[in-house]
Amino acid sequence: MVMNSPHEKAVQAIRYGQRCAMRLKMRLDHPMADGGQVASYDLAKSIVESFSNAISILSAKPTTEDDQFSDLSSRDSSPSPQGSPSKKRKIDSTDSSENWRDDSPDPIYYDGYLWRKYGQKSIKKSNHQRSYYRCSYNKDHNCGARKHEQKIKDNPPVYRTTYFGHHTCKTEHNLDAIFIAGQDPIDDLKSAQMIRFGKDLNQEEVSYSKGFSLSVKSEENIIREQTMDQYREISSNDQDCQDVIEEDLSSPSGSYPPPSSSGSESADFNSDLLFDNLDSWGYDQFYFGLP
DNA sequence: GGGATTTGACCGAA
DNA sequence: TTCGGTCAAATCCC
Repeated sequence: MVMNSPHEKAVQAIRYGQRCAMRLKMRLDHPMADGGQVASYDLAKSIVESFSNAISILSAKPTTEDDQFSDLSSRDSSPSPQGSPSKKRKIDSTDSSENWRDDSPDPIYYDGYLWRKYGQKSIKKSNHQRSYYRCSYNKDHNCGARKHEQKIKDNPPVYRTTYFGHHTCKTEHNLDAIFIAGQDPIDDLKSAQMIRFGKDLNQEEVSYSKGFSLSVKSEENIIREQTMDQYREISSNDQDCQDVIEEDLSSPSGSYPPPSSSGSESADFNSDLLFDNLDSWGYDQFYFGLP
């Protein structure tokens, strides 16, 4: 399957920027974690360039895909009624309630929402099990969002996450506002929690804020561990932001070596490798609509 | 102890 | 009858 549409490249650029941003955050949190091999300024530069690339790609050729992606809630079915759980099969490959799916080389640990796993099944036509998740605020906020995650390819590993329903929980709005503002979601949530405590002592609000903060903290730890793992991998494999930065500085033409030097996921850190060799990866990112 | 995950059972659609 | 989505008790983990 070919994966070279402008939208897909833009997504890859944004993800690359996100990883560099996480690394920069790690640098700020733990200045000695990576031995100071990459200057913070260069990391910030890579982040800016990644997002600029994404903006350029999307601005050059706007597509209806973006509308489909951004308007998640408009295409879904109604969430399952709270308090009337049904075990009937609701979803299959032709069900129009499927919002969108994302194929990724990694399981998606953090996508802006908090999920609780509620089941796992072996799928007849697949060698791998499928995991079922629902929004952590399914009960508290009558949120009908769900997702499935399943490994669909071994080599290279590809995980398919399929989303259903849409988030009606407050968490979504909180996170959206925070991310749009471009601020640290964790720090900001702490602030939001304090404001909420001082502003309104409604019991539900208090318990919700506390639980959300703790859950997000857990997510942050996951990301932190992932990033630390990436540091270790980066240190041994030579494919990371450092490569991009060094190549960028030494090669005005911006040409990079072929991906054959690394078959690992650390190639994610080289944006031009991403753009030039997305097809060879065979990752099908962001299907919109159904086959 | 409380929340999250695992896993076998149940159920309904195909 | 098979398959897969969900439930809920058991278990794990912090």
